[in-house]
Amino acid sequence: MRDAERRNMPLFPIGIVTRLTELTPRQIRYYEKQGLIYPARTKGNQRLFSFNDVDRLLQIKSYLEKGINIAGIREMLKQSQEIKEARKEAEKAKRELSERELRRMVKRQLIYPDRPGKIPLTHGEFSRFFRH
DNA sequence: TTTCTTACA
DNA sequence: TGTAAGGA
Repeated sequence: MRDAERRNMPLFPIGIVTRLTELTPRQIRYYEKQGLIYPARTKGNQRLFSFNDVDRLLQIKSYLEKGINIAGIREMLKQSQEIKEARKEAEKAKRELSERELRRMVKRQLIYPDRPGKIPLTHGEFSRFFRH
């Protein structure tokens, strides 16, 4: 199991979260209503919070203590989310680039194999198998 | 027992 | 934001 999955597992009922964050259930429910968090629900409609939810609540709490209002916090969380996604995109682009580089390397290797006795393919022959 | 929603002296 | 009511 990956770390990201582990951190997003719905695990804690609100009572545990109140002790973890020292926020009241009232506050936690209010922040949810304000769109700051979105905990999962059980079949019985009870909230279940993940590690990420708890971290987010702690983040919200610290912002509140610094005098930032709900609207401001919503913006900050939204922006940090956007930054997160932008980073993800950048990583993806980077991986795709190395995929291309890898393909080029494989091409060269196939066209000019070091293996003795192997007859090199011409670029034209090779290209018929690797076009993109 | 715990949590849920709604509503307000 | 606290708290009461009434149900799950």
